[in-house]
Amino acid sequence: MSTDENLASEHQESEARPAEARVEAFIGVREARRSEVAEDYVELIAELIHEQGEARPVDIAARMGVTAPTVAKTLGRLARDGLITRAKYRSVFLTEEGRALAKECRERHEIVLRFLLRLGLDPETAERDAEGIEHHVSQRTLALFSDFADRN
Amino acid sequence: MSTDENLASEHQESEARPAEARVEAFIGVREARRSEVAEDYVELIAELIHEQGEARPVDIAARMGVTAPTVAKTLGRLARDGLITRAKYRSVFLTEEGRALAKECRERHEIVLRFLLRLGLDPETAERDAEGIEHHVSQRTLALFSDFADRN
DNA sequence: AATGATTATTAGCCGAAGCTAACTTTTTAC
DNA sequence: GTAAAAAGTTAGCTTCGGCTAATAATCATT
Repeated sequence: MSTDENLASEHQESEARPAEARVEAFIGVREARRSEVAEDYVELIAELIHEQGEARPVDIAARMGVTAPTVAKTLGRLARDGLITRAKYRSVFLTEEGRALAKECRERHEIVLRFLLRLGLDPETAERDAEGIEHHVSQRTLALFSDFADRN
Repeated sequence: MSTDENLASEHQESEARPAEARVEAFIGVREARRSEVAEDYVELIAELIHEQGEARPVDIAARMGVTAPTVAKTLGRLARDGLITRAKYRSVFLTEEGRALAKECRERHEIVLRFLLRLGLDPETAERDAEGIEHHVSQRTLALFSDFADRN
């Protein structure tokens, strides 16, 4: 069998040269995926502290829809990564870094959500889609979303 | 410490009642995540077959930006799940089901990409963001994206 | 047809994120 | 202040999706 380039020139269909760009995209998406869970937790912890004065594992578990041991393990990773602090059998606190990340995530979430609503989506679907999309929008896209949502 | 409801009523800020909706969103996102890799592979396999006449693991690896053993393992899962067929040391074929999924993914990808471009994003960023976003848009959102992209 | 290069597979490692079961600690209620 | 309930932790299992190193098969070139 011939090489990639040979075959490409044999067939050379539409394609500007998306192949290499695509690789970068895949790699970027995999990177984004690695931080998704941490971002969701940190954002939720900030919310809980704001709403209820503290972030307890049991509430995190309920809101995330996972079991308590899963939360415990994830909190261990967040602590290791310097995003939270905690003492045994006590609730969780955000570090400076954690707070900064939470703020960033909250803002991003808000923008995506407002954008989807502005586009005409119903609130439930908008919430669900925003949760998935927010981790995959670049700064540029976010800026465009923001402009669109704000325009009347 | 008091219960969730007690604390909520003590603080009861903005909030219509997004807490339960949020849980559903998180669960939905986790479900979507489980099929992301499979969808990317199937879509790419279809592309390779179209462009080059066959889908070889080495080309899949190059396009995905992963190593050959990673591809091998993933192809094993795809075969187990009935999306592809393959013979040892040969290239990969899509099953009926795999072809259907690939078509669906390609269409979704196209719509998201066209939407982002229509919004004014540069092609590289659009490609990268589309790759991440496409797995997290509901049918409703997709319909809105499509309408928006088509409007002049 | 033999050999060297390319490609594919296998084995075995790792970390993330989920789970259940069992146990400890803390909180609540009496 | 003690007993029951709730919350938190630990241990141990699973799957997924990466990786490297080593091996096996195929292909291409002479």
